[in-house]
Amino acid sequence: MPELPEVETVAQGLRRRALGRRIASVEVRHASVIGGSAEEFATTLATRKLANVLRKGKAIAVELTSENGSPPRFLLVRLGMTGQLTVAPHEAPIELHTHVIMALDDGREELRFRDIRRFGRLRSLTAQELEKVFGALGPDAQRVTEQEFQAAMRRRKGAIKSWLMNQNLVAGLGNIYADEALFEARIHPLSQPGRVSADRARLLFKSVRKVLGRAVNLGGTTFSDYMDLEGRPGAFLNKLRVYQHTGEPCRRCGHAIRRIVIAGRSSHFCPRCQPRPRAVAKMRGPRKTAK
DNA sequence: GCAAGCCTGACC
DNA sequence: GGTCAGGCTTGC
Repeated sequence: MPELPEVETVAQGLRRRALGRRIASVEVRHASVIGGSAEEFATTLATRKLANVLRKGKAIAVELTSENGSPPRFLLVRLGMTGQLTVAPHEAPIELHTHVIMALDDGREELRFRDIRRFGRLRSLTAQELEKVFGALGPDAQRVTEQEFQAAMRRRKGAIKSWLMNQNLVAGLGNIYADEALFEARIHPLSQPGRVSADRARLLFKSVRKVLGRAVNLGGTTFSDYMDLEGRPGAFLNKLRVYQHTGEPCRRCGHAIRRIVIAGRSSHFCPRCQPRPRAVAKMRGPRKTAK
């Protein structure tokens, strides 16, 4: 499940393996993964050079320059849940669910986009369009300042777990790292952001940084599908403390990890280390979403 | 039947 | 405007 650390790892792979290379041709095998027209996607990207790799939250934008002096375009990559970007030799067998193939340079290597569940998207954007997409996202979770972070929490109601996952406020966290950061900061996932003390908010800010930084260093988390550009899994899986550890003893206190559903997403936490705030206790427990 | 990111749309 | 449910998609 690509969140910031997995997406950053892919971005680093792109910088290492694809920067400076030219897209010789673009083949769209399954048009539904292209936001907009597949023909336009292919024609606007072909013959351009990969000049720069940007990332904000879970979105990657590759700046593509043209030799004829026309304005740059941006390849926006959203991996969704199961999206994979790989550089492969032309003769490597094309795996099932490979939706887009971009031949690089002389065509001996290709940049391939594969996505089993097709929640991911590739788009070809102008600079203005990219600005709009990036502008809608909150500050990147690795670059957000403590002041911005705390300001974004102010007066917010609802569960802090949902707040952490809202990309318009702080961009980059998904279900895994939201649970891990809340555990690290000892905050109950149903706490209201606006009611968390300044000290605790500061701790959460630091925990987000800490968890993401460690995960980036280990190349992210791989459950099943996530792979980096070279096809390697991430190594953060066995560093997870609460995510998908329901019923197992907490690594800090030994109490069994609990799982509840918040806004349709499973949330894992230690009931002892992350005590329920009083305001939430009045609500008679987590709202169970009928499934 | 369930997981997930992201978008749309309904509700207050 | 904020908050949340629903739907997309496929493999287990």
